[in-house]
Amino acid sequence: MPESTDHIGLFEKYLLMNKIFKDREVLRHSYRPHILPHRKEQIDQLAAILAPSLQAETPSNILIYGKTGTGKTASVRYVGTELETVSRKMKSYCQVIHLNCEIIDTQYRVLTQIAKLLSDESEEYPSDKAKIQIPMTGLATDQIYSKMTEQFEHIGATFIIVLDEIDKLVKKSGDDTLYTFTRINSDLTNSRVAIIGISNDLGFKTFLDPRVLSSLSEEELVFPPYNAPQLCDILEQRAEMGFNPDVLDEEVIPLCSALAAQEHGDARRALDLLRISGELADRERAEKVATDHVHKAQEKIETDSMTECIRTLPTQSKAVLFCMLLLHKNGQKVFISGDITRVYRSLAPALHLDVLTSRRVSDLISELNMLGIINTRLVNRGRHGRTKEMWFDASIDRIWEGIHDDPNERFTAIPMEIVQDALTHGM
DNA sequence: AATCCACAGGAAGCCCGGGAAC
DNA sequence: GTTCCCGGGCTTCCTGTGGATT
Repeated sequence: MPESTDHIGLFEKYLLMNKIFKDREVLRHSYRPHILPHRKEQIDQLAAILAPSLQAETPSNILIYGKTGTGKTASVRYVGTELETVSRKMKSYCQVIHLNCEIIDTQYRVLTQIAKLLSDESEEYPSDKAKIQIPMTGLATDQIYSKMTEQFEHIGATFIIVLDEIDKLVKKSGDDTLYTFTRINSDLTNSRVAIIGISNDLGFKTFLDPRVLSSLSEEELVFPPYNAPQLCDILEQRAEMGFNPDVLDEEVIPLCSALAAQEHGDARRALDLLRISGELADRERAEKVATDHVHKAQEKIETDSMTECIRTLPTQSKAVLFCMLLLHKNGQKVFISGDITRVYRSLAPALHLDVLTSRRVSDLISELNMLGIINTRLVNRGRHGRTKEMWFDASIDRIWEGIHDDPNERFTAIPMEIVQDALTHGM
């Protein structure tokens, strides 16, 4: 046991030790810089399209494409706040509403969220109207719709609704929401609404009804991926604010940029690499951040995201994944849906789980594939039918790690003979 | 050429828990 | 209390598929 005097120094030594970072927050991707390097063109275009809203006109709807970490959201937010600031000085009021459709992914939720944000906002604009309470669930969608339009009319402004990750919304619940928005202006007299859709997926247009598409994509903007030198500029800018002078080895930023450029020019990834490299160096009490910190950071990011992803999986998905792992351990490197279902059927009761139908298991398998935990391939095996082949990448240890992390140790407590039995039955 | 396997994956609908309004 | 609504997980039923086998 340490002496009591040691306790006093417990945190102090970490504070004194902080030689690397000046301000760690600026290295997070949630941080919004005032200057966005290499996005001037896109920002200008956005501003040009949105400018009419300052004269109480409805601007065109916009669709924005670009891979993750290409500065789409940051640029839109930047232009949005500028627009709001300028509009406050003029008499025509504009408001930008930013929604992330990865979380807010149904029509009901989108409408609710907007109505909620507006009613929070209206406190700033004194009125005798009481704040409207909107429940998470329980009302009919058209009731929410009229509450929302009521709010629009009450405030009377130009509203720019930004639907970030709009592809998620469309894939999950169709284009009804968008259809609603394309004709909302005919229900409004005192206010105007324009939509900005942001999508990671270039092919998402195919999911849309042609009428919705033509209305939504009056203007289109593409954000190309950053190349390595551009990523360097971005990192330089942040590093100057985030790190103490001279703590970065010369090659650190170019390496982070090069690694992230391989991942389709993702600025987020580049920033994560840089920040985590710094954190690793900090923890080692190193004087400087060196290139092998970057390599370690790269490794850490991949491991962490995989185990975290598996740890948070629903139990039934874990069970299906567990069956795959057992088959793999048993020497089978490629397996088909039938194998999984058979092993799962005999194993699920031992795991104290309800036995799901193969239809449902098939969906769970597809989800695991989408998360990148397994790979799948449709195969036609002639007489032996059509099925899905699946296999693991190299990262099996990480997957086991995530599975063993189960809070009630469901997958570690299972007796060996039951596993063996399930595997032999599954053949 | 016809058959037929072993599923894939769409559509519809059930059930449950959350909640509101009456 | 009853009746209505939404969303998520799930089942049931179903049609479609393409090449090895007959």
